[in-house]
Amino acid sequence: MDRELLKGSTPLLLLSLLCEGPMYGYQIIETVRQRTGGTYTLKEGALYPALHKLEATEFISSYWETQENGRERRYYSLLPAGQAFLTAKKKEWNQFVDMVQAFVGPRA
Amino acid sequence: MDRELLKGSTPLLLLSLLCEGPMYGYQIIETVRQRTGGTYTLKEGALYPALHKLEATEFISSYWETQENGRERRYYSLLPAGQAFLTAKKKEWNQFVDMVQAFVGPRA
DNA sequence: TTGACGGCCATCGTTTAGCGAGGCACATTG
DNA sequence: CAATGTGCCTCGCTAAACGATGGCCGTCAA
Repeated sequence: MDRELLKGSTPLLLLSLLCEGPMYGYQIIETVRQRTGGTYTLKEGALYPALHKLEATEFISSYWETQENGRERRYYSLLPAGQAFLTAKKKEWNQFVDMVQAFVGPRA
Repeated sequence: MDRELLKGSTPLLLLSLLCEGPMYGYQIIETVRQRTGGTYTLKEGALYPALHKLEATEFISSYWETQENGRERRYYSLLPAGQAFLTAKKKEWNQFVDMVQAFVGPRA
């Protein structure tokens, strides 16, 4: 998968995932990897900065949770503003796809 | 339209357009602007470098053509290698869309 | 005749996302 | 004890698109 194509889709992906419930970083990476059958492996260097940025803009929030074995995990959850932003992003995504499709032509 | 989303889609767009026949830079910009109803204005700073790169990799070729009024235009046309590349790019594009769609959910 | 406008090419510096590599810490397993 | 896996993170680099800018030339109105 071309890296350049992915650019800009990360926030949409993250917001969409968190819409299903709170998740922590490592879990997000694994989930994406598994759901795409290994096609797409979200990189840590892309994930964490994106997550922090989303948190800084108040679209998501985070909290630490201690597991039974004593280890910590940082969970992220969607905030109402993030929910709204996701809706807008989805719309934008659909427009974008339609736009490109108009030039590329319908799917084979 | 979010600029980040566009990243990486430019070569696909250009190749798709040139697949319909030779075009020159300014014409490409106008065509995109008109077909998208003004939603997307391809910028010169994105177009020309992209075109030159595509030419450097032998996916397209260019030739100057003189108009009746004596002015010159640089036309770009798709080469066989570019045709093949376009096919591959289209496939990749479809995979990408499917991937994102899988997380975002089906279209409203 | 001069000046504004539009067609047409192009480059340059900046921004920004993602990448790859690296680092740190702790748990489990062999 | 060592290796592997879980889990967080940052940093320097690459590369695409942006915005600004510049130049050239034709046309048409003032």
